[in-house]
Amino acid sequence: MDAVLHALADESRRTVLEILRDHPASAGELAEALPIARPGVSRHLRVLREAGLVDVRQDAQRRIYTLRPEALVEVDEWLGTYRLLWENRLDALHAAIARGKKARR
Amino acid sequence: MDAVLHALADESRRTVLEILRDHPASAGELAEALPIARPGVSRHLRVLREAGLVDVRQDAQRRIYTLRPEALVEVDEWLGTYRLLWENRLDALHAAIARGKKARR
DNA sequence: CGGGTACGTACCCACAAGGTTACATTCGCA
DNA sequence: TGCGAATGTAACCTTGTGGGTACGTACCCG
Repeated sequence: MDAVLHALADESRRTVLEILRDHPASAGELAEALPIARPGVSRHLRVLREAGLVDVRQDAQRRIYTLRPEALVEVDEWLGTYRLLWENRLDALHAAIARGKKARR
Repeated sequence: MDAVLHALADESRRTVLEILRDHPASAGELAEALPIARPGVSRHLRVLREAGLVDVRQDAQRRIYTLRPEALVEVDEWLGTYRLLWENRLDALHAAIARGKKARR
């Protein structure tokens, strides 16, 4: 969880994920699509790999990266502990609106 | 979204949120509960405030901080774009298991 | 077995982040 | 009004992070 959130804090890394969400890609393709040079991308991928957000598969000289969205389940579950809170708050808001309408009749 | 994820990347700040999830608290209380000194906590709170994760209310000299889980909705929505992916994957897994059972009959 | 290709890593530099101490500010109260 | 309490901010230092360049290393192909 810590590693995942840390990995997501950087926008470039999130962009990598968004590319991989559409299709697997090699390190080189990712580097082309990003504003940073290849070595930087390699380091981003290393972080994502260690956070469990991507998988690598070797194809000759190329390394094909694929998304591994299971890791995001952790974040999803963590958010779950707050989801109840904001749902309650929205319910309260709806109730307040309903009371307001009623009062205006 | 960027600001929120960045704010969440630090563990101390997440701990602040976890305290506030249970009850509102003053800056001093939070500092006592954390391993860092008050000025550090103040800066953490500033980040959380600017990310929209907490609200402040002034009570005499004290500032009472309360959770504002609405901001986490952003993260929740962003995760939603990946939820479909991992649900499909889980479905595929379940299907594979079902096929396995069938084959073993 | 060379040569080109696709990556990753080591090294270096600049900057941002996080912590602490010292100081300024605001508020309640005698 | 003067004092203590609660908090935020400024200045400073240390460490971590992100980016680039240079280099090492597999791998295919002729």
